[in-house]
Amino acid sequence: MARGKVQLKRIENPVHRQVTFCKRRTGLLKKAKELSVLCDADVGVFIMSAQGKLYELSTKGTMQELIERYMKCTKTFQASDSESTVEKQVLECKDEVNMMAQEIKLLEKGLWSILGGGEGAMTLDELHSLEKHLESWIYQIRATKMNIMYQEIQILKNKVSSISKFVPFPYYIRCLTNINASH
Amino acid sequence: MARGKVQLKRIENPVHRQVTFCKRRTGLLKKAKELSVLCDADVGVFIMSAQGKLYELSTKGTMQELIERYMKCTKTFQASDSESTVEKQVLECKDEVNMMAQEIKLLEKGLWSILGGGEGAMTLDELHSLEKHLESWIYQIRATKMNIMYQEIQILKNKVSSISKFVPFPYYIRCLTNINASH
DNA sequence: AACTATTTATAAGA
DNA sequence: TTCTTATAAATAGTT
Repeated sequence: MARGKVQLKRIENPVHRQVTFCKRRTGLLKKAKELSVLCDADVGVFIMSAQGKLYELSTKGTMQELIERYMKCTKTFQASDSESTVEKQVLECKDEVNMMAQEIKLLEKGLWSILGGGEGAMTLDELHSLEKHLESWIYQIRATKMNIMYQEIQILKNKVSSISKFVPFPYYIRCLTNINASH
Repeated sequence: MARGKVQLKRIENPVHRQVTFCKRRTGLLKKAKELSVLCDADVGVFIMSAQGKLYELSTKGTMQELIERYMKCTKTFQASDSESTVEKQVLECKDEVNMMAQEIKLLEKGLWSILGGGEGAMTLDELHSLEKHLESWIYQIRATKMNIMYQEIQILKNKVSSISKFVPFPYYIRCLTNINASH
């Protein structure tokens, strides 16, 4: 706009381009601020350079707040999109949680009926009986766990003893002995 | 900027202000586009008039996409906010779903092992989890029992106090007294 | 970063 | 809003 018209296309010379970027960026932000003040408008500008650097101006509050206001202005077709993207996802998730909670209750009920209780409302006696069943089940589970652990310990012991055949008893002592012998 | 300097302050004459708004708004958007093209930058501009009308320009894609890119650029303190708002919620929800799914599997397996008599092919970890589940179930059952018993005690106490109106204080003593007296 | 010849933007008027 | 036009501002090319 001075000493020569300018083609409206990317400036190929990188130095030239960078200089112009700096000048016009400043100019744009200045113009934005002027528009805001003179005409009582709120203006947000952000400029991302090809190098990924960010320059911004928000004439009222933070850019975040201004963007939120912008969002509200465009919510007509934005809200539906936003909801389908995230809030809907959360709702679906919560539905799933509820369904699974019901399934768990159902399974508990099924277990209970197997364990000897009746169905429907639980009386004190029924609850007591259920408690005893669960206690005995836990007892069995603990016994089973013990068994498994015992077996695993045996297996590990066997491994250890089979290894010790290749690295016989006083291994570290022999090392020490050899060192002593070499001196 | 022509035919007279302009003070950098709100134009009080509404007509004048509106005209200037229109002109400068156009100019700002034009400048933004030029900067974008000449310097290979991405620019977003939005202008909200005092009347709430919105004017915008995004030089690449939609304004939404550009704002998202802007958010990523400023994610240093923005990402945490965004995540805690929504994505985190979704993740937490999905975690919950996964945990419940595991619990369901566990209960199904436990049920199966009961029906089949033995513990089947449950691993040590599975048995441990099942045990914990049953323990918490027992805990709930005990709480329920406590509640019921407390209520029953209250009812009994009420009955006792209402009976004591008709059978005043030292009833058994009077009985004893009578017996003693008869002898 | 400064300078300045020009172009561009735009204030005021119609 | 739009056009015109005088003038202020912005800025391309140069130093």
